[in-house]
Amino acid sequence: MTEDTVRRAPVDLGIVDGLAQLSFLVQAELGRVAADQGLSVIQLRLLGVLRDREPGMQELARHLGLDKSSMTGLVDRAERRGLVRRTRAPHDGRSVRVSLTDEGHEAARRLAEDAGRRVGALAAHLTDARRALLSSLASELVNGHTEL
Amino acid sequence: MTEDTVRRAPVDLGIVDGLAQLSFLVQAELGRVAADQGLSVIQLRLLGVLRDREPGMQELARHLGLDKSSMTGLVDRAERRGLVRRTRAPHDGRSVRVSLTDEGHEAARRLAEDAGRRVGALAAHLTDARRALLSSLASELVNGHTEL
DNA sequence: TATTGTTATACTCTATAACTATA
DNA sequence: TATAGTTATAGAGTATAACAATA
Repeated sequence: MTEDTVRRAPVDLGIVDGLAQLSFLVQAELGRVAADQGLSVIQLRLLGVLRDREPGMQELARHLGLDKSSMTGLVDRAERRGLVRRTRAPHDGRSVRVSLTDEGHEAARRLAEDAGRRVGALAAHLTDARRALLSSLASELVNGHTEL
Repeated sequence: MTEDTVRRAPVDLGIVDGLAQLSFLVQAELGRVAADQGLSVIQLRLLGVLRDREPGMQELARHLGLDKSSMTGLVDRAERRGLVRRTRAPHDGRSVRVSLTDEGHEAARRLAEDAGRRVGALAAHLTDARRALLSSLASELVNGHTEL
């Protein structure tokens, strides 16, 4: 009832609420990073994926967990902004490959830099040891559930 | 042959990529939990907030990081689904209070249960000690950046 | 027939600006 | 004037179903 005025030791939310609320916190920060460049989180993610790949639409959709028809619109809008281009795949007349333009690379670089600063700030008050631990635990979860 | 012989050493993504990718992983799981009930992540979050509160629209918008006009639509759609109701606040003719219906409470319970199962599964292969550590670290970040 | 991608359609989510009603 | 909320509008994001082109 008057919880706001009482300074408590940090409450452990439990693993599920902790992960859920942390994910909302990080997503909000990524949303601000993207919004600073006039982009959405999914566009930020798209540019991030394309930094070191040149996938087809289907592969991209699988990677982002979207339907292929959603990819069409996503890539359309990124293309309209001059960030990505479609090129025809050499030996298959059906498929295209999506790649970053120069402008797209520059945007991706800025986004990564800003994300580094702003997401990094979320963990800034941790000790180095605990931050390394969190990094290791996050990687462990991600690696355990990204079996391609 | 045992799994240990084929298991690679996990790659440490670094704190920023680790947190970002973990947030995408958790959000995807929450998306599946919500989709199982025909809902979106933001509706799941709305129901979660309303479980122990009866806030006004403005307060709700602040809590979810949305504009008040976005709240109108969000609550409209939840109301149309029979999950929440608007009631007039007693001493201020301008404001309303949003609360869960019985059906909304039941949906929120199911969502929490499913999220517990599915988000919990993400951390299932951690040792108890490391899971407790992750819970503590997640809580520390959330508590450090959720000044209510 | 199967695969790759697009189109048509409908809905959700979101913000900005203008508005109403109450304080 | 200020605050609480809605409406009008525009755009992004998403999925389903149907389609075209290529393999």
